[in-house]
Amino acid sequence: MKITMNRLMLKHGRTSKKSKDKTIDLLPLKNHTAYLLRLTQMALSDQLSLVLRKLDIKPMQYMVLALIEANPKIQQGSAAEILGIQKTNFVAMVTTLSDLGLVERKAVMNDRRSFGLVLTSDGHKLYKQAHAIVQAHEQRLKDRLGAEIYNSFAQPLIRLAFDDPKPN
Amino acid sequence: MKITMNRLMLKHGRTSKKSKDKTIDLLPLKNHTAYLLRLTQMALSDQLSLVLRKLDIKPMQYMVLALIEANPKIQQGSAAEILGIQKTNFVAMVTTLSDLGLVERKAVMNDRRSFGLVLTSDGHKLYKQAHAIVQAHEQRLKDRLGAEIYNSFAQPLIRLAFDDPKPN
DNA sequence: TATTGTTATACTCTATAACTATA
DNA sequence: TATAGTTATAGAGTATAACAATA
Repeated sequence: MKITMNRLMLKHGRTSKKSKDKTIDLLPLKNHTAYLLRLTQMALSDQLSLVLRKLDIKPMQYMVLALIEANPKIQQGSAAEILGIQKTNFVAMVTTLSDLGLVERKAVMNDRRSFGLVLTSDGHKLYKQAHAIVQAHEQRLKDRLGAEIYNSFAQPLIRLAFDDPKPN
Repeated sequence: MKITMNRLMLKHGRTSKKSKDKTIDLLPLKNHTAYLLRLTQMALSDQLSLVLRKLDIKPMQYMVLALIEANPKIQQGSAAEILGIQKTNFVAMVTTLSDLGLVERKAVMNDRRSFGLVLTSDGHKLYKQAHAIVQAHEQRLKDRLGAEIYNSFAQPLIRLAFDDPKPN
């Protein structure tokens, strides 16, 4: 996104009885996790795009490299699933990374339909550089929030992302 | 998204020395806030879409209604900015809601370029219904996470969404 | 000159159906 | 029959430039 939230007067708390300013009441939105997640995700992904642009890769491409690095020969479909991309849309992504010489589709034993994804040596090199950048970015987040809050922050995200919700 | 994370064997912790299972190591991704935010946002927005489908509105449309409800006569551009949508893409959105008879563009004093957005009576009615649904959904999140975690969860999101990051 | 809303347009991301080759 | 990967395609969502009306 390319939106600057700077010039707006935002009212982050309850309306004070006396205030007659023309600030904007965000409370009804801030009570909605979906809204907060949206804005936060947009902000962080923009920041990541920015720092990764030095290496000419996008945040999502970095995620692919990171996943393959930790799981050599991972199946393409599994990788897509974990990254929250449909396998059908993941094909082009892998092909691009393959064309860039970063990822390789390796044949695998006992199943000639599928293959395992691995990093090339260039892929490893680029991943290391990218990882350093992303880690530094992550550290800045930690500094902004404070270690304690930062640490307690990941837990609910993981729960919400991976645990199935109870049906209504 | 339409991705089921069910059949995958995911390894959420550190690799145990002995384990030779074929589960997938998520650690490198789970250490990245951007990845967690992505998956969480996708999951919650899917759930919201589902419950709001009864009323034939999308999560983003609900957000628009909620913002206008709390800020009658809000400027179109400000609303777009707060919602994380560019003003140019917000035009069609407001027009749709206007065509549905939920939102109205009201002329405003002293500036004939802009106008204020308000809810129609139908808009108010629909908002109330939607709000009840969304609140119930929010309550389910709270139940899943526990009140304490839920409450401490919003704070860092707000910081990350609204505070400007320090430049690198 | 700057700002508000707008149009047109291109680009990226995501969703759906149908195919192939293997199992 | 079912699964892994693929293709083609349509539909959202997002980004950029340029414009008219007004400040």
